[in-house]
Amino acid sequence: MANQLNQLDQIFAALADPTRRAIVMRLCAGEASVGELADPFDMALPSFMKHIHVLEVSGLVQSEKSGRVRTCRLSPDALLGAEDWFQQQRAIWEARLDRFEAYVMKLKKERAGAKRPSRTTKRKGS
Amino acid sequence: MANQLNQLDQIFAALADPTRRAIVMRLCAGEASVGELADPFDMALPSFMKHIHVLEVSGLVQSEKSGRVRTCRLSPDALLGAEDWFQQQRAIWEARLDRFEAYVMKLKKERAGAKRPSRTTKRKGS
DNA sequence: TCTATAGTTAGCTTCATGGCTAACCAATTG
DNA sequence: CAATTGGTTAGCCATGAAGCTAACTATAGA
Repeated sequence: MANQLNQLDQIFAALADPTRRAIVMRLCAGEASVGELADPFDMALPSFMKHIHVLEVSGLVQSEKSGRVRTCRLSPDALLGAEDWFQQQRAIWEARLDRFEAYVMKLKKERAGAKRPSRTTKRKGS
Repeated sequence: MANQLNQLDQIFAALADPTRRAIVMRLCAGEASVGELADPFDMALPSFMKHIHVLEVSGLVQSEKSGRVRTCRLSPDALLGAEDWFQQQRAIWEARLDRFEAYVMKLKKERAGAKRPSRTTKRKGS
């Protein structure tokens, strides 16, 4: 569980780098070798490999070596885990907005009630 | 546009830290002063303020000072921006899965057609 | 077997991050 | 006005991240 949270640290940290986001985007379209992945980047291979390693440690990417070529693939579960975090926050945020709106509505009603001698009966809004 | 991408860098980097994620989660529930936000953390104020600053630069949080108290609130747009990134990746991923599945289906059909005269229909496993 | 290819390891720089203390405003409050 | 509170600025330190080169391993191909 604390492990899970730590995983979130690593996933977000991994995605904070544009090179690594590009790798993830590339892998969304299908698996690829390290060489293929590295090709578009103007970067020494060892530097590039560090990015791959960060992605693997975060759990976003898995790889396996066969012969002398290492093939990388996306592991979609980790991506979903991070997406979940956003959805949870959004849910809390939206619940708050609902409460806020309800509060504003109540204020409005009270104010209206206090100011005027209730000329017409107020209906509840939406 | 490149600006937007840079924004993503900063948003993910901001969320990579558990303290800052906790701040964001706290702010989902409503605005708060720096002091209130800092209270649960065993950390010197200047250190804490750095986190607030990172969140502000990323666009996740806005704040305004009135009197001697600074009030922070979440700016949900930035959160949504990051969430969008995930959804786009997922869309690409799922499209690929669909293509892959279609490919496997085609293979199966060809193989079945070639090997056997189609004895029983296979049920989908779980 | 020799050579070229695909990664890997080791080690080095440079800069960013996350933490601290100490000293410093500037509003409130007594 | 004096003291407290809430935040800010400045500056220091340790660690880690991102890049590089050089040298190495191990497989594939000629």
